[in-house]
Amino acid sequence: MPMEKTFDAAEAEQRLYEAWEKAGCFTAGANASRPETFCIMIPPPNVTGSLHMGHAFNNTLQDILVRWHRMRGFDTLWQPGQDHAGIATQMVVERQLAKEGNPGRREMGREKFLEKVWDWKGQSGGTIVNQLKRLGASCDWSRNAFTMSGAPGAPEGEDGNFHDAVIKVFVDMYNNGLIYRGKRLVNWDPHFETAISDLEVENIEVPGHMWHFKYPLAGGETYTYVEKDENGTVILEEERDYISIATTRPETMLGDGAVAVHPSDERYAPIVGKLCEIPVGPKEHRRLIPIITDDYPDPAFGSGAVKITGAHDFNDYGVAQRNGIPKYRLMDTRAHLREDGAPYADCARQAQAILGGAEASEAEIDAINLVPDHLRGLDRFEARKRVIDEITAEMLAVMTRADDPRLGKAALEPGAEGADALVPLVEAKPIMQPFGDRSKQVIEPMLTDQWFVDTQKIVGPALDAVRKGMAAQEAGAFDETAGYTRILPERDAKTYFHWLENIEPWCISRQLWWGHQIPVWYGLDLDASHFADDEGDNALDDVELYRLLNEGFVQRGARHHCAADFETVTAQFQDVLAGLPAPLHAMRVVEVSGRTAAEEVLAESLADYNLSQDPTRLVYPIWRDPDVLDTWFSSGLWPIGTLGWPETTPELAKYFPTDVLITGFDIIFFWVARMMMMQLAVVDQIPFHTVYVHALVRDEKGKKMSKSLGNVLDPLELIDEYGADAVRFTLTAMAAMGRDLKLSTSRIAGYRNFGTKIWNATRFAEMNGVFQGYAPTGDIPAPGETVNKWIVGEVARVREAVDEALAAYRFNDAANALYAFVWGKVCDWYVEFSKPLLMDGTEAQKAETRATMAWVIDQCLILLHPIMPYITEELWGTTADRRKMLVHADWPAYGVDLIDAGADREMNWVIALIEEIRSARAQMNVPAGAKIAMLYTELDEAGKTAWARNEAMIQRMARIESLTEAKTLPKGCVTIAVEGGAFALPLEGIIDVAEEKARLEKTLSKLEKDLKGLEGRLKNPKFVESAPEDVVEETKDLAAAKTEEAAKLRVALERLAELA
RNA sequence: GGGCGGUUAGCUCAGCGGUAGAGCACUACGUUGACAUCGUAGGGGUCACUGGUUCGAUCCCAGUACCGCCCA
Repeated sequence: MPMEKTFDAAEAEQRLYEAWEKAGCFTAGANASRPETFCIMIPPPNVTGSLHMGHAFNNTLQDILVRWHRMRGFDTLWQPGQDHAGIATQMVVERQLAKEGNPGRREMGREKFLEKVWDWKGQSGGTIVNQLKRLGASCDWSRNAFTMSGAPGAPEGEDGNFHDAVIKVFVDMYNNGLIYRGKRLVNWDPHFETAISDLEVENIEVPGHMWHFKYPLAGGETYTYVEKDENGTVILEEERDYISIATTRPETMLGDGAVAVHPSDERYAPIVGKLCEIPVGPKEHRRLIPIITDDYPDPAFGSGAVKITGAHDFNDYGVAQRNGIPKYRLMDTRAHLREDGAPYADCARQAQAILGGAEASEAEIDAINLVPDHLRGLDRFEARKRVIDEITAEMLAVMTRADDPRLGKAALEPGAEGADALVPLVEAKPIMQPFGDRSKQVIEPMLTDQWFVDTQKIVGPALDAVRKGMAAQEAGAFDETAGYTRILPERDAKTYFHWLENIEPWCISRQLWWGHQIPVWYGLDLDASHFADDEGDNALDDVELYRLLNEGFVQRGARHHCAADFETVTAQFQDVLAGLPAPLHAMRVVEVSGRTAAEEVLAESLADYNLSQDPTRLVYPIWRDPDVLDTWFSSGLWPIGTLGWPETTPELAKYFPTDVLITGFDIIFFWVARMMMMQLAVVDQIPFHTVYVHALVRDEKGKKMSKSLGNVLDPLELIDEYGADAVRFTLTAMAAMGRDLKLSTSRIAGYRNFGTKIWNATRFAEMNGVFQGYAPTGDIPAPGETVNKWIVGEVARVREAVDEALAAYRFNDAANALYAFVWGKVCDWYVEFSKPLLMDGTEAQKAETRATMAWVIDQCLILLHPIMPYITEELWGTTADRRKMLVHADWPAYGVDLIDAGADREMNWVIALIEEIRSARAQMNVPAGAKIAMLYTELDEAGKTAWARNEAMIQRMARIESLTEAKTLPKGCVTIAVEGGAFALPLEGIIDVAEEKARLEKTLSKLEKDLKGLEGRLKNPKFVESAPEDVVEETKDLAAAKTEEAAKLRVALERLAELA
């Protein structure tokens, strides 16, 4: 039964993938035949996610490397898995609960909610896996990992020890002083009420406003404000009793701690060190703040003076830190203005006292609520309006003419009616605003207590490893086993260095429920060092107990201990308790839900003791930190965690450190750098020796694909339409290192056609008996026919090119080399050349050609398989009974020694001759079907041999009837000049003399132009002296060949002239 | 404002010291016993600009212009 005309991808893909999986083709170590291992860790997609173009690209490249190594016999593991995507997953589940009319997360409670999340994970966690399978990804799915596996509450089937690994690392790092708790500014998402990472913040330029306000100097003081232009000429001089401030966020004025100017700014020199008044809030409690100097303010921007709100702006935070300015928090977790704490009057007084030099702890400052009573509880944007209105009403806004262009759309036409009226200066200008990428809310920088990794302490080895790796790479001496890491392309190593050299502490706590809960427990502070029992008997009476409770436990903060489980942490608390006076030294540690509960339980316990005097009933309540760890903290452990660490599994021993990480440039900071730091900190080894960083897949116009733009290409739809192979080949062919790829469907269609091409070449072979009784031996054919010798050499050439390209991660070079070979060499020439042999040859010729063609097609399938796995596997199965599937076929190792130089030269001559004849015919409008005679006036020995051996092919492909020698050419000939030969097509009657003349002249003029350049070089003695010898030789040969060809054309032109 | 990158055929992009390439698109011809998801032939480029290094520059260096991306 003849083959179909095209490959039915939709029908075959699933069948083939199932066959691979069923045969265990992808399991770790499958097809291994040598000791070397090759391991790639998949960048874990979100468990909530679905396949987008970036995944398709990323995983195609990984699959190519994996399949290539597996076929070469490496002990190969492609480790798949997903991460739990804390915020995204929690959001999806909450939305779903709301949609189904269920109670919300908080009503439901943590445990119940997490059950729902696990349920949901069970239902849809497999989506991305199935999508990766459709792409053809040859991961070892039996090892599929998940960053939450083994967490408390994980259902059956979600075991595994990733959770243990994460917790162990936290505890170890904590014990080594690498993790600490602190109050720092973080990105706060008011919708999800959690800290989020920089990665989850999108800075978007939006139309915004900049308000200009006057901060009056304390006590009505005045100074002379002088403004000069760049030449030093005074352009403004006036007495002022205020300093002018510009802000895009007026509501944060309430928390200002200072006004800063640049030390070099002469305009404000007279008032530096003085106090000014924040122009908002009740008049009687206006807060005064100092005017300070700092390098941060840009004298050229706005007024040059910057208000400093340390608790709500990242730059201000730095200024406040440097200058000891208190950082007053204004908002609650929903970004509403605070309602807690003492009345405003008290708080303002406290703040003023601090300004006057009063000591205050971080916690005490945080307790101060500087929101005026009437603004408390307002949403931040509502509060902004109110603040603006109040300041404006008080005439403390900076004013300008109503036609000031800075007002933007609100400005009147210049000179229009009312243009000279004064209005508040509110500049309309684009501002960069941070948005939560999930919540789409404006992110609020917020001063909160969080857990941090002290990255400064672990960054060194991560920097060193890549510095060494890049140095080796540059020196061309890269060694995969040397324990260093290179980043390709080099540019991305710069990004890595830049980020790590300026690294900030890493905030790893998230105020979420879905994630690894931080293994830290808190207890009320029992430090009794300041406490003296009245009798000095080291035992407490009731009065002392009460005092200790009231003054100590409750007033003071909490203490915490870190351990992997409650038992261990209990022991740690008990060690501390043991130092307390009796009866407290033997309190039983119990777990409660939080601090409030702890205070209650402790009070109850003491009250109970009061009555019972039974010390065994005394309990000491502790509560666990409710926060979870940043998802990146767990995915930072991906390389060791997926291999079973902290257990010493055989996989860990075998595959770690892994080999290559393939990932997008957008997560170099967030993931690559962190994996480097974490692996080095935890197991003191690099996680991989090579990081290949690829760019973004954009739409065909170069726009980033986004749902809101509607320009998203869905890889699954593309696979449906064109087949996975076409999508994969397209992505591969466009994967030039470090460049974005702009994807268009016409390109994919083009590569789908490529698949059809190889399909039909195979179909031709099959129809001509090439595979009849074909029993592949793996032996390289040693044919006698020139054309067969030639194609064997071409196969060897492309094999080297492909291996070289893949070894250098030049995926596009590999794809393009294969495309050019399969289509341009095999289909365009070899198949055509083979026709006379297969159809009219001797039995020996037929047999030899069949054997060669079978081998050639096998090689095409093998070499193409890593890029186009499906169609190649299908053809492999169609054409013969094989010992192994193609996915496990042996990758060839033959080299260019298979090239027969003579055959190569001869076939290139034949091809050139055919092309010349075809070109001449087409230009002379000879009907394509017409068979014509050909003459030659000269033909060297090589040419004669070549003609003799390939006559049938040339005649067939160039539609030539005969070849005869001619001493003189008849009138009306078309001339064809090739190396060592001058041919002519006698076309009297058909030929247009003028056209032939034009054709020859055009060719000749191009030749002459080339010759001029070549000869110019050769005549230059410095060229001959300084250029490499082979370049000079090459130039000479080329010049000679061109001279010869030009001579032939001139003869032809003379002949034409006689004719005319 | 700082950093990184780009500017090569109509489009999308390779190349990178020594004859300017590919795919797609375009034009003409073609049912040649694998393929019209095809074949054959063809048109199309002062390799952004200005200097420099070199025997030789699209390629290396410096500057200019424009366009991206990241970070402020």
